[in-house]
Amino acid sequence: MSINPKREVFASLARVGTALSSPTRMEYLELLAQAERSVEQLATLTGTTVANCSQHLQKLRQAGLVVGRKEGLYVFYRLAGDEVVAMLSAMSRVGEAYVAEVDRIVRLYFAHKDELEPVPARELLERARKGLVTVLDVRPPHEFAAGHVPGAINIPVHDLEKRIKELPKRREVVAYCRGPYCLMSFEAVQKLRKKGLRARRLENGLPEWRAAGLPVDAGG
Amino acid sequence: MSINPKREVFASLARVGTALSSPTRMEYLELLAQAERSVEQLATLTGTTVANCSQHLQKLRQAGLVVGRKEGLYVFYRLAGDEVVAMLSAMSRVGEAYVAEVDRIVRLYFAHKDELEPVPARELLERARKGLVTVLDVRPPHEFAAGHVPGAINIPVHDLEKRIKELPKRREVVAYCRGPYCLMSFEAVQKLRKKGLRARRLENGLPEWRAAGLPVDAGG
DNA sequence: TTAATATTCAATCGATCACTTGAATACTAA
DNA sequence: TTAGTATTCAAGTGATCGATTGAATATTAA
Repeated sequence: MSINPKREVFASLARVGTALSSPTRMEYLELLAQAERSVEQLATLTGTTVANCSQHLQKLRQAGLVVGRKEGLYVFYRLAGDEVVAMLSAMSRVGEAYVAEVDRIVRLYFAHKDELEPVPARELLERARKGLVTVLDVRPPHEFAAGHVPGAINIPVHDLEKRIKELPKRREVVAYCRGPYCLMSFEAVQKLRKKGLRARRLENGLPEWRAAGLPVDAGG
Repeated sequence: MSINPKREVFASLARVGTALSSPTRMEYLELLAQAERSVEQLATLTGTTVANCSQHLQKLRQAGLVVGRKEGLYVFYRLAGDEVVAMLSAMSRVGEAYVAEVDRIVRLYFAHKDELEPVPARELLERARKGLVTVLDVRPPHEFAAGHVPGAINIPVHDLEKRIKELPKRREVVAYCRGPYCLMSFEAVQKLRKKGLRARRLENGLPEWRAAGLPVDAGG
């Protein structure tokens, strides 16, 4: 059949690469890493047409990165597994290390990344178990319900000001969101500090937390 | 300047994805992970024309995955860093887990992967330090010289039969090559066993060994 | 300076890609 | 069955990609 199995494997892996070669699809993957979504939901969230979204999803499916589940009229897509999150993280590390453009944007818009003293995942787990911090999930409720850090409180970042009383005043707050390129936890920390609370960011979002094998609760 | 930094980052990461969307470039990356190479060397090793090879290399360079070093008439390219190897490993894990085609090929041609009882890297490091195994690098001498497992013996797989006497008879041999999709160490183990030696494979190649932070010797 | 060599550039062609548009399919509820 | 909705399919367009070819550039040696 084949003379060179290595090249066959590379051909298949190149299809995975092709799936990762579109900014739109990267955004889909970030969203699907939070929770499963129907085609229309994804299209609405990203501002694309349904037909175009469907086509992108099929490319991702053919590459093995997402799987679909049909339920009645709807088809719900989700990431194939945590390995996909790990792969995206590895791509991010390459980008931040070697792509000048990525470094530039991160320095410009995520400058607070270091200033805000991000909390490593395992450190947060320990301190949360000891009751030393309040864990705050600032994503939309649907994504919170699909999986969140055990014990976390869900207040979407846009509701934060009016619902800030729900947070204990003295304990430090650690906020997290969708991932390293999601601005919601940055905004949240700024708002919390402005109100006089001690607040920091989790170093990454929930998908990376889950991919690291840390505990995740669902529902709520 | 920009309204959505996330999309800008994804746009840059998509360029990395584009660089990974060609089987030819995947092969270049595997070779450059072993040792730096000139354009012509790479072209010869992969059977492409020099002009085509040069164009591919520039795509890889624009994506930040490789860097070039000019020396006289030659330009030597190499991987930008170990993060690139980690990223390729993450892609391989996704492929093996979720792409049926990859799984099929691996089962078909690398079926011995489990039968040959691959040795984990850290286990090899320990056993080599205790002098319990002979470490055998079956790659071409140029790649061996650019970096190898400390204490390894270099016998290219094609010379193995006639140089087999160079190996201690009683000690188990652990062979390694370029990486998980390189057949050389599989061949080597088969040849060694046919000659009555105890032989196994290292689970991965030298690039993964180096990326894991394990010690590497050069020269020789 | 001249000749030789390694690499890159530029122009070209066929194939694929992203996106749009409009129709077809699959499923649900009345 | 019929109407309504979510998704997919199919065709078309402009853009990009991979590879080829031939010329241009940069460096070295005579």
